[in-house]
Amino acid sequence: MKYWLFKSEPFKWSWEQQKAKGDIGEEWDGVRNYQARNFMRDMEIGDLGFFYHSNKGLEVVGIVEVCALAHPDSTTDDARWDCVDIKAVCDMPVPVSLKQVKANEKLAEMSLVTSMRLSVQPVTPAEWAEVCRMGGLNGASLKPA
DNA sequence: GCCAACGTTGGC
DNA sequence: GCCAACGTTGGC
Repeated sequence: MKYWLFKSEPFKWSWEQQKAKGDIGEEWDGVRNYQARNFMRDMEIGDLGFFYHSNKGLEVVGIVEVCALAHPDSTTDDARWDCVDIKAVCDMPVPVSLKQVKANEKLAEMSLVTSMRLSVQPVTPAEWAEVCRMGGLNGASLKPA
């Protein structure tokens, strides 16, 4: 089981829209970056991720789960681009802002801080636990702390 | 809306 | 295979 972070501009694809898809989930399409694509190819069913709103909001707003392995991105004919499907698991009880992440020494090495532009990022177990804690969530049980 | 960072493209 | 030009991302 691995942890990830998915970034989306809320006016393009928001957490509300993601949640509305329920357990069917939705393709995480539109990624045109090799690093981000490679991370998606590494993902397994059941991997968990943070759902982060970039541009507007700038905060982790929810938890998602990978529900389909990497497959061709339906929004392009270009065979280079694959994507996974993700489904919403639960809200972050208290959204965790980029500001808070940057202010936390334990998260200084987090990709969200060091690789700001990467749209799909790996998250370490320690980072997962810490961000969940900040958001009022138990990172292991995914129940409010 | 600005601009810095950075990935991609294409000419050589 | 280098590197300049260009486009995009995303925080501010």
